[in-house]
Parts: sequence; C-alpha cells; structure tokens
Amino acid sequence: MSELHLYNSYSRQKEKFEPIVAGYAGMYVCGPTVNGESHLGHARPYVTFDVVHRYLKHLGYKVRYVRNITDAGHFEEEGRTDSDRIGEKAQLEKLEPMELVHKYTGIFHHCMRLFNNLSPSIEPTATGHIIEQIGMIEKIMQEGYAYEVNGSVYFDVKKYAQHYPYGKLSGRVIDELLETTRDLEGQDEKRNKVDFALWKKAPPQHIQRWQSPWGEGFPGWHIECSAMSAKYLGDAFDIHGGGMDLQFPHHESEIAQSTIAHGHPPVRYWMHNNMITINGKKMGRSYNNIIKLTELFSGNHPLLEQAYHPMVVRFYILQTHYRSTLDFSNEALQASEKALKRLWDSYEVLNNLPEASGKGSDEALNLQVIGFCHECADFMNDDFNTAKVIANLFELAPVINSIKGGQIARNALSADTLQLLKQTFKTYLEEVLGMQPLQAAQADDKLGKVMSVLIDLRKDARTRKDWATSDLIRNQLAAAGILLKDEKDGGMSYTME
RNA sequence: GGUCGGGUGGCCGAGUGGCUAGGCAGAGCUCUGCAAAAGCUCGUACAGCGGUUCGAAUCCGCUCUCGACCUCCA
Repeated sequence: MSELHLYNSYSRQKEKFEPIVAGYAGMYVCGPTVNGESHLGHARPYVTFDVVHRYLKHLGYKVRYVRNITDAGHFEEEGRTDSDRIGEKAQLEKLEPMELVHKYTGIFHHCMRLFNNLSPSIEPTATGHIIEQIGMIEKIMQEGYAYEVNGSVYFDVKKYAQHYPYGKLSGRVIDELLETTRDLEGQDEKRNKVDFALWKKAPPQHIQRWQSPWGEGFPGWHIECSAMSAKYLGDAFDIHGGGMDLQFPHHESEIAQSTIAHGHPPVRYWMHNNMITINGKKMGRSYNNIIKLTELFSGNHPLLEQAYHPMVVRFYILQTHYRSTLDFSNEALQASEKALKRLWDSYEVLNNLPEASGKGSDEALNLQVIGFCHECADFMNDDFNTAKVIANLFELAPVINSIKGGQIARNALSADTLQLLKQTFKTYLEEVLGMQPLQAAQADDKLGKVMSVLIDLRKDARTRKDWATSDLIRNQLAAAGILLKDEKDGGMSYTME
C-alpha cells in the first residue's frame, strides 16, 4: 500500500486516511486517570498511539496530538456510592485531591519519558475545562437531549437513539440494552437505564465540586473528552484513539454528546488498541492482576523474574499488531529483550560500516535488501503493522552482520543500497518505532577509559599467547557483568548486562 | 444470557485462497587459542469435524474451547 490505510472501528474496515484539512492531522487519545499509578496495560495505548503520532509526522503531516489528563473524579454507577474516586482516596490518604493528582501525573510523565513517547501537543486536564464542559451540557439541554433531576443532568439516550445510530461504534442494540439492564433498588433519577450522567450533584462529603447552573457538582465521565477534543481539535477531527474497553460506553457516549452539541459526529476515524492479558485474562484493576510500570522497570513484583527496561517493554508491545491481544509472561519479555539487543547491535554495526563506493557486486542481494527496505512503508501504511516492520528489520540484520563478519563481501552492496539500508533503520527503528539504546551514552566516560586499558592489556596478552592472562581478564569482567567479544579484525568490544 | 473477537510449531506472535513471516528457546555446522558474538542449516504449525474449490491455516457450516464488552477499566 502506497498510502496510509487504517482500521476504523466505526466502519469495521480498513479505510484510506484522508485528513479533514490537507496536510494536517488531529488526534485525540484518552489519557490516564491520575488517581493511581499506571500499569502495564496502560502502556499499550500510549505506545501504540505514540507510533501513530510519529508515523503521521514521518508522512509529513502537521499533527496536533491531544491527550487528556483525567483529574476530576467520575461518578460511580448505580449500586455503588456516589463518590468521587479521587476524593475518596484523598480522604483515606489524607491528601488534597490536587496533591494526589500532581503526584500521579508526575509518575505518569516520568514513565512516558522512559518509554520515549513523544509529548502530546496539548495535555488538557478535566479540572481545567469545567467551564467548557458546562457549556457543552447547556447546549445539549437546549437541543432537548438532556434533562435535570435534583441537581444532576442526564443524557437522554433513548431519545437520541430514535434519531441517530446509537450503538454503531460498539455494536450495541438499544432495545437490548433497555431490556438487559435491570432495575436496582433505590430511586433512579434516570428516565432510562441507558441514560448517562453529564453532570452529577456532589454529595456533602465529596471533595471535588464546582459551581454550575444546577448547583454544586462535578462533570460526568464522558463529557470531558468531548469538550476538550472539540476545543482543541475542532468539532470534527481526524482520529480518536483509546483502548477497546472504552468503546462502550465511553466512546459511544462521546459520539452521542458531540453529535447533539455540534449537529454532526465528532470523529472521522476511531482507533482502538487491544488489551494486554496476563494468563489469558485482561490486566485490569478489577482483576487484581496488574503490574505497575514502576514495578516492571524495577523488577519489584512477585510475578516478575527480573526488571525490564522500558525499551524492552516498548519493543514487546510493538512486536504485536495493536489490534491483537498481547499476553504478558516473563518468557515473552525476556525473548523481546534478547531480540531487541540483537537488533540494536546490528543497527550500531550498520552505522559503523564504512561507506560503500561501487555499484554493488551482488545484484540479487541488492534487490533483496532494497525490497525489505521499501516494504517497511507498505507495512506501516497497512494499519500500522509494526510487527511486520520489525520482522523485516530482522531480515536485514544478518546482512549487516555478515558484511562486518566477512561472510558477505564489503562491496556486495552498492553505495545507494547501503545508504538506503542505513536510512531505513534510522527512520523505522528510531524515528517511527521510537526505539532508543538500552544504555545511554555517557558524556564523561571514565568506565570507557578503564575498559580500554583492560582491553589493551588483554590484546597484549593474546599476542604473546598468554591465554591464562587473557582468560583471566575476560572471566573476571564477565563475573562483573561485562562481556568481552573478540572480533575478526583483531578488535575487541564489550557489552554490559 | 446478549453482542463481538480469538484458538497458529516448545513459547511469543505475523499472515486471510496457491508464494519464507519474524523473534525466543532447541539441534547441527562455520569462524575462534578457547569462548562469546556473528553467520549458515534444521523442525515444518495452523482447535476438531464436515463442506466449497484444481487447491484452505486462510471461505462456509457445525462442535469444542478461550477471552473482551454489556459495571470502573487502556
């Protein structure tokens, strides 16, 4: 595919990407609720849509990427206490809500940086957009699709469904929803069970509360995304992303709200990433099977055999297509770690290869390499198939290593092909997939200087065939976690665990 | 119960009618003072049963099985 196609959850098929405004792309992704630490499951959408963001930029689009921070508590549904999640926890921990929000926002941002996720263009907070949310609710009431009861405002889903295709995104049928949902004890303020809150009256103990035309309260779960996306991307924008579990009711509600408020649907392409599972079950709070990102990076969790570098986690996520489930296991992460190290080593070898000059002695190989390189674009254009891009890079790695190792002649590739090869790795591995070295280069490299002393000593011992000394140096370093590698040309390199 | 989506070699995971996925692990070999690394070669998979077809992992039907959503959830 020579042009970008993506799978639109709304139409359930791949569609060619055609932005509303040529040259520009607007993308909104549901961000974190900062009432706790992010876990591995949360990492998937942020890495997935970071790659979407990166690829759109690579294609030359001017991208505005908006990802919200939910720092206002959502109300709980019927059958539970009407309490603000953030407010509740704040009381337990004796913290101000905003103190809690600040803490977890900081941790979230830290993790995003470790993942090498590019910063969104705008990261709006729900509490910073109460006015916009109230304005949107008022508009919906004016249109006659919302009603107030006791200081709360609800969206009239039943009425909406009579005029609009409610349930199309998530494959729901309104009549079934009306039947399936059963009444719970207590008086229900809603006209129908399918209705959802736009604004919720705050009970006395509720900490987070704002003044509104309907009294003191707080916004409903869904309205913030609609209000903020419209504010920063316009009332019709290109891509809305998020986890599959948000399709219903969250995204379905967003469509309904925005359609009434603006007179048309808000989003051109809906994208949903699949879940990360653990032992076949979705990782999530309610399953009590989450591994926090900080735990993943430190190895400090009963299920973890070791710590996993953020780049390893990123690579592990990208080795699978974003619409497939991805099963967590130590084995899978460890496989990704080894794979990434090998691939990155090849990339470094590639960057150190001398420039080629000729037209290439091996025509078949040149064609093969060129083919693998060009395919990367096709794979990305086919609904962001990062798994296939990575597979192609692995096809190229042996070519690179063989040129260095001498199994392939130095002049086998033409100057152009070698240049294309370098460009492909740089573009896809670094820029599009967003991979980084596992170890950051150090400015003041004292260790490097020490290593070069040891390497010189060992080289000297080897030329004297003093195997005892040379093995001693290698073994002692290995015990310290530094692996020496003798190279064909008499050189020596090392890697650290 | 309703809706939807899966079941691929030891493990993870691409792929949707004929053409190599890839990674990790494993086996053999080459290189090497010995290693490591690297390179080469190898397994031959598509839940089961029918059907369509010249040909199906890929389409259709049934069965078994797992999961997601229907409640907060990335």
